[in-house]
Amino acid sequence: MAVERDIFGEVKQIFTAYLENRGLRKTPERFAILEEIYSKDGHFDVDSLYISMKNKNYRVSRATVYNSLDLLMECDLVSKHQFGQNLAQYEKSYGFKQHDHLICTDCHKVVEFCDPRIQNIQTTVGDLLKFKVLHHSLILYAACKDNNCQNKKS
Amino acid sequence: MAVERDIFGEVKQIFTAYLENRGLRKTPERFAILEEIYSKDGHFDVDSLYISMKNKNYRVSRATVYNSLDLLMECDLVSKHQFGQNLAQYEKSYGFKQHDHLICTDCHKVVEFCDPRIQNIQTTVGDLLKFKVLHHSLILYAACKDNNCQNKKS
DNA sequence: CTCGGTGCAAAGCTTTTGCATCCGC
DNA sequence: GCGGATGCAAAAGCTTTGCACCGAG
Repeated sequence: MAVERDIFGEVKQIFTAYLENRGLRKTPERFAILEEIYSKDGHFDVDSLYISMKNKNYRVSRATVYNSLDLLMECDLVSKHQFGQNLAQYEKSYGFKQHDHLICTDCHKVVEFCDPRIQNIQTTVGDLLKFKVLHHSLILYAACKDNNCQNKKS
Repeated sequence: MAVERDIFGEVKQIFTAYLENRGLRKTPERFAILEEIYSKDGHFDVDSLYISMKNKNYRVSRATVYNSLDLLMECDLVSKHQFGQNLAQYEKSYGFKQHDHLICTDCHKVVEFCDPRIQNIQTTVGDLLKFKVLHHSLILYAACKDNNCQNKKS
């Protein structure tokens, strides 16, 4: 039987190392936020994260949530998406398969997909333009072919 | 000698047809905004468009600018980008080569590039997920290899 | 003990909305 | 003349900032 991977343990270690390297403090709030994020599935926005911590009677402020998310993004434990609306969406990003997003133009549902060819594009374009590509964001905007969509127009 | 293409004439025709089909009014403001956009190069945000029209003593409101941009996006004459910051960037999109963007993580400069393979990805993923992909947004985040960047860290 | 980090609330900015007026059709 | 569109300003919504206090190192 395969050994169960302790994702949260690994993530905590990475974050700790990051904070130490940068000479930042290992505050309980920062780890509580990290834990909350890795206990969730799918995308979330700042306010839903803040609210869910408040609901657990954890004393945090939005400012700290924003601050911690910035740190977590810098060490690639969390990624941020701007899905067109003016509300940033976040997502845990360690230990999960790299993926991109397709958004339904009818109901705004977000579907994840993987396509390894994006890596090739990244490499080619980076070489061509003399840039070292660190990460990317690919969003496909698409309409349901079959009428699964509730918000389907006409 | 090749005939000079009248991009703005074509664009105006497309917009007119769109407004007529949808039963919308062909107001002078809408066409003035379209003209202003097609006289500009590169990316712009709502406020810079609004300000530049104000500077020409044109009487418009931000509300109308937002409204018109929505219409122009619907008929694919303008595209909208969310480059990570919380300020939407727009760009004229008719008669110009389809392209994507690379953003320098040091100085936030935006570089355009073309890669036809993105079309293949769009097609494959669309077929796989049973969606009709209408358009996409690909952003590469990258660091300058050579030190062209003024904001280069360390 | 220091000073980075936090909570709280206020301020900042972009975008949306309400309403009286205007004008395309 | 009707009803959609506009201008203006106020409101809304997300994010940042200022400041006093707290607590990690």
